[in-house]
Amino acid sequence: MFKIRDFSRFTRVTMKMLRHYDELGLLKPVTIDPESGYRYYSSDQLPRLNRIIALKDLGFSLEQVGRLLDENLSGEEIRGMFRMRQAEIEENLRLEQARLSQVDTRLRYLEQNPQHLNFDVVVRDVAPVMVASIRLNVSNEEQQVFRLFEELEIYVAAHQARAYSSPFVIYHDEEFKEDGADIEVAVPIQEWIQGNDRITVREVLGMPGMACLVYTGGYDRTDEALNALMIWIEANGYRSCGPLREVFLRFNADGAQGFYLPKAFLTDRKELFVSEIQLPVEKVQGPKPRR
Amino acid sequence: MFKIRDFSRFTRVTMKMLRHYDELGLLKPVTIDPESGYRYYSSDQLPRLNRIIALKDLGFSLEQVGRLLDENLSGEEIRGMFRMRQAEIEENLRLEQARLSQVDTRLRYLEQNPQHLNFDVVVRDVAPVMVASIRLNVSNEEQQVFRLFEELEIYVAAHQARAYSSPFVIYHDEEFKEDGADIEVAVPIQEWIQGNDRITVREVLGMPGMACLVYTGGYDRTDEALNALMIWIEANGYRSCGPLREVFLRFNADGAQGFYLPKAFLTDRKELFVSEIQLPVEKVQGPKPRR
DNA sequence: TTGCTCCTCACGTCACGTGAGGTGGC
DNA sequence: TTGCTCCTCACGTCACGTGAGGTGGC
Repeated sequence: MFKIRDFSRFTRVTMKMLRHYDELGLLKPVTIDPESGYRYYSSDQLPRLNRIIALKDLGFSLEQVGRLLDENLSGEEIRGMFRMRQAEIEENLRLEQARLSQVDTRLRYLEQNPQHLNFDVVVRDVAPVMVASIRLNVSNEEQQVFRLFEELEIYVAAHQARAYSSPFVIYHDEEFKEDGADIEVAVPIQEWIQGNDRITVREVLGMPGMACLVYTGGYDRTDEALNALMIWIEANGYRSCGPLREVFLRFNADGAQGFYLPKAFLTDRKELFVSEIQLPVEKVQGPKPRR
Repeated sequence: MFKIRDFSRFTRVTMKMLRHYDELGLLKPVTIDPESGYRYYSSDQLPRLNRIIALKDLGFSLEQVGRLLDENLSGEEIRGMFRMRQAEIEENLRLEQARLSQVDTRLRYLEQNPQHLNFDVVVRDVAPVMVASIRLNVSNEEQQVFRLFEELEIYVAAHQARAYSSPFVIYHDEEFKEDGADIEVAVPIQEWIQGNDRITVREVLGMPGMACLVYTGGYDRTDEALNALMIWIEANGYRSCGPLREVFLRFNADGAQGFYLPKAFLTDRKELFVSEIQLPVEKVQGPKPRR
């Protein structure tokens, strides 16, 4: 049996961690001296400790680790989880890389003088439109939005109801939340059709006075467009009064306005994409704020 | 000017984060209504907020972000930091990947029955030896140990003092610490030579009764060897009484016992490496603990 | 006996999230 | 006026790290 210091030294786990795992019930010492409270560990506990460290390293919380240990999984099952988890982690790494190169964009374009962004903002009325839509909370926006559009286009095509105008997204959140956005993905239709448990058919209200801004490029350019829109709103004495929409005007790799979204939507030549953000605005009452 | 909710919505930064950055002094609203305490933000603040988010996304703490903003770096400088940071992150990802594949090893070998590990432990006396050594705290063990060995071998070779026995590492830590190990990297020499401000020349004491265990493979096998050693110690009624040593018996890619470490030490054919861990032990007094 | 090892609180970390409870704004 | 927006505490999160202050072990 080992006192905590040696057990720590040989397993490369800090003493504090061992005490913490004891406290959580993850790894109880085989013996605790009732007089002194000293913890004694045995080499019999190495497999369990190794499992704990391995699962923790895979990114599970200690609570999850505890549950996994309780389920008494076979080594094969754990290694299956390991492989799943590894795939997840690799996916995250790819996203991370993408996010990082966005950081570069952000610095290059937004940092010094956003005035150079050459966006034209116009205020115009937007007509009401009948749509088939799905509204839900999404976390990984771009990917999920793509799948939802696909689902809607297939459904609408099956009913031969597609209207000849662009699909769009409504951002219903009134503020930004880290853990996912309340999004409605909408495809215009010509006439009323039956919805189902996922798909709602409804009329999206028209809006008098939407500030509209067309921009080119992929999803990562949306932030820039939004910044430009903010500058315009402030400079012209408006304020927002409703949810933001993002209209996908051109999104096929070949530059045609397609109604079915190929994979190319996500991967190929995003610089050809054309989108428009639309924000309901109203004039600020009273004197325009001084600058 | 924007109230906090709209500013949050358009910048994709939560309201709580904006309040937090205000509190830290990272991003003060341009105006705070003295009556209501309402925060008002301007689009003039977008460049600063974009910088904050970009730097945060690069992995800097908010305190560091604050300092970086105060230094009023040019966009070019920040992008230079960005590239450095990206290289760092990529390095971390590689380490992460390596660690992950170790997890698989850990599960495969250590999890169910460590008894199958076919290590032979012998207790023997280890003679004293004169060495040139460097002792310091290292965090990234494998990499740093390699460089230290290289430095020592070059120094010793310049003095033509190399003894014909294997280099080794002494782990002086009595417990494990996350943030770096107190390590002494030692190269045996034939006779006393002058040290310098980094390199100490000293005699490493001999040890009566060291439990020794030879194993093959790279650094990632050390944990396995240590586990096997723990099992042996417990089963045979010993206990440790001194710092652990790790002796590098064979570490060149060609299988020769070289005194200069090529890059191959780190990358090539680690399965050919042979090492020995040595731990001073003593018999436990009194009755052997029952199992 | 002395110092050494181990113990148990208790608080700190970091960047916010999550209510509670309250007031100004339109 | 009513509800709505925003406010300020204050505590929680997660996996420990870091002392403070104290006792058993050899």
